[in-house]
Amino acid sequence: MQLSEDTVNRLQTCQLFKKLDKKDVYKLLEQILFRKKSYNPEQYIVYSDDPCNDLIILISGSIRGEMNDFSGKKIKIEDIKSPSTLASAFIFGPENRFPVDIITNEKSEVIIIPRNSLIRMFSNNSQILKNFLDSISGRAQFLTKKIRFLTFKTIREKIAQYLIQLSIKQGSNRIILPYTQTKLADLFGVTRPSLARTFSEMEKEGIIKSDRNKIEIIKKNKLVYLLNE
Amino acid sequence: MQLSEDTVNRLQTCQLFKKLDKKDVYKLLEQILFRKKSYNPEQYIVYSDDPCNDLIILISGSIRGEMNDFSGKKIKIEDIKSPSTLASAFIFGPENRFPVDIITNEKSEVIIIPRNSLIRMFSNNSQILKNFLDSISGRAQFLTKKIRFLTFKTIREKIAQYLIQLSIKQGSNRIILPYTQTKLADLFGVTRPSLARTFSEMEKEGIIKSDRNKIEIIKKNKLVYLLNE
DNA sequence: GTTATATTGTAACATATGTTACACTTTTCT
DNA sequence: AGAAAAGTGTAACATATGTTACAATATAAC
Repeated sequence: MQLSEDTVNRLQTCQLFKKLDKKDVYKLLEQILFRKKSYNPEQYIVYSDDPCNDLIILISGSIRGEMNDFSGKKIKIEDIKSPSTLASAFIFGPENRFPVDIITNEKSEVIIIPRNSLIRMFSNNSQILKNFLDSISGRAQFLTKKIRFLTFKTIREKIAQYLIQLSIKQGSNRIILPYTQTKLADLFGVTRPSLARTFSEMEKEGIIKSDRNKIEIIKKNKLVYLLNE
Repeated sequence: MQLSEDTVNRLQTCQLFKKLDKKDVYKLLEQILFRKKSYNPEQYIVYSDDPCNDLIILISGSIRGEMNDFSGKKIKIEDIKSPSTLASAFIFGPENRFPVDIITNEKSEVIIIPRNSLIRMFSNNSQILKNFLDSISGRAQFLTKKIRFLTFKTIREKIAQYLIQLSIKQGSNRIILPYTQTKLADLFGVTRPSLARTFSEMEKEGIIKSDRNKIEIIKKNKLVYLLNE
């Protein structure tokens, strides 16, 4: 496939090509086969358990990873914006399957690099191998955090950890929740009324003050305490 | 450190050195620095969140990975026997931390290879790079399975999946549970009395027949149904 | 074989979450 | 601006699990 300036620019911003200059990116890409694909919003890029033989690089738009739990309810694993590599940790091995459904949130474009081409790239440039290994460890850390989150027993714990995380990220005790309650409930794997109830209880106990998607943390030490009891 | 015949034999049985003959293993190991360490039973090899800069290869004995949930209860993630590599997916990246406590079940020995030595090995032999990438994808699949298991809402679902898995593994509907109820409860992240109660209920409903660690699956279709409702 | 320890079975009660329903408020669309 | 759709708040009731306790049984140690 024909290499466009635009594609190379986009790929170069991707962590996989970090520390490589444009000439090197060009050279690497000329030596391999890859495809480009476009998607409309709410389209499935891959289905959970499909064979995973290619590296998928999201070069524009955004996607979300979702897992169906066994009662059929969707659990959103994460939203990912471009530029990003998808499912990088899953490509190798004899039992390589996509771990989640990947669905576009908006119009999106991906570059698909077959496994063998990827291996050839590693042989030709050790920086890209290092970048790839870095990204895999990042994903492993993410999966572990997800596991740790899922070990929370109560909705209260989940909210506590989430609010603390958001306050660090937003640099304030006044937080704007980035999702509707319904979406947040999906993320937490709980029901929306139960989530609302727990927020309400925490407000009654003076831990937070809440008004729809605006939350103020009043007793931060109590939130931290909830994480360690 | 001095290379012993025994060490090389042991390492060679490890998946990381698969398809390499002994001469190649010798050559690779001669070019890097590594350490050997011994542990008694119930010793901590590493603690969760410690920096993870080395590849640890278990060459004898067995270990378990454990995660503390936020009520202080231990969740056992898995038992691992030798020969195995530990935490291979976590070594790279800027935020590389061990994801779990690693504790010996019995007398054990490990080989520790620093990250830089590992990278040198990858440059010198592409088969070992391929083996390493295979093992990382295997670990990612494992972590995803763990996440999927943790999305089970009820003890009943967890038992159903576990029994089906065991019956496949043991090739029979008459199963011997490999753990005590207490250990199994730790693995499932639930309390022992609740686990026992659910087993008892499933027996009362005629789904299984149980006598301590001996379980017979009576209505397998009902078990499968529990996984899909 | 006997004793000590660990494991299992079970019950009563407490707690957290799910389910269903509906009213109210906010946002989106025309 | 008005209507429709989406999001939020809350209540009553049902369900699953946790907690605590203790008796019975099995296993390990001497």
